[in-house]
Amino acid sequence: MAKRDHAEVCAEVCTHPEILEKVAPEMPDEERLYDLAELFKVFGDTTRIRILYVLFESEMCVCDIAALLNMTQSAISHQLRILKQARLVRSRLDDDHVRTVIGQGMEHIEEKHGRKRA
Amino acid sequence: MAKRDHAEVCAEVCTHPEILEKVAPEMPDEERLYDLAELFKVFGDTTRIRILYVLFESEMCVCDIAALLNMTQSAISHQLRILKQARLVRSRLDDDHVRTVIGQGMEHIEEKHGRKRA
DNA sequence: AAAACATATGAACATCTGTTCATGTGTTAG
DNA sequence: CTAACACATGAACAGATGTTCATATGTTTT
Repeated sequence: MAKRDHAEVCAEVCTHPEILEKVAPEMPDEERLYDLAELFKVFGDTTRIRILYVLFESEMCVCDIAALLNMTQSAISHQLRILKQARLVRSRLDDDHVRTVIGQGMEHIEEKHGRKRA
Repeated sequence: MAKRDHAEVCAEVCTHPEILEKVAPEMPDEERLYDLAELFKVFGDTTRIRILYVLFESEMCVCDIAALLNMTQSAISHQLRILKQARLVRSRLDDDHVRTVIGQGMEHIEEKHGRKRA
């Protein structure tokens, strides 16, 4: 009995209603947050990041990308589809936000790890 | 035989050495790209994005977050650990890069979908 | 038209990821 | 000290994700 209460306490008792009431209305709607997570999910894979980086440098055919990344043509094709669906890549790279977002991310990890090289 | 050749062609034949030689040296090192993907992976989950957004608004206890997001305390705790490991959250929110990166991402999806509301 | 080239795709599979459940740990109040 | 509170964590499981393999679908060349 004491144990069961214990389990329930934190989930139901320890909330501060003022905070909830203040914060809840400020949250973006669920759809927006979902889309945002989806976007970052696309960036969250080494293969796709590498693809974006090679496309920063030059437009090139799928086979060249595959050769550069030392992966199969099929794998690249699958990943390119995901990048296109997210509108990050069209025929070539799509827009500047891609560079900006990735750039900001890179700055973050640079700062944290205190490395050199831009 | 013709079929086997077909399968091999694209992976080995259709590369343009000039491009490979030009682009390859420009690529950041693998470790860096890996870390970058890891960072975005952290942003690439709705629960974690929502946690970051509530923490934008106010410092609060785990149980409040759980109540706000309508999830268990355990789930939040697990996700908070990931955010802390990525140094995005300390006791409260960590730094401005977090806001900047997320803001850029949001701008991207806004632009694409042509929605209103900042 | 046939062959070569370039890319796309579906199924299968192994791995990774997020949540839940149960419980552990540390801290504060009585 | 004991109970209440706040948070952390490990195992288990279901669902998602990335790669491979085999093959399909365009598109040029010849």
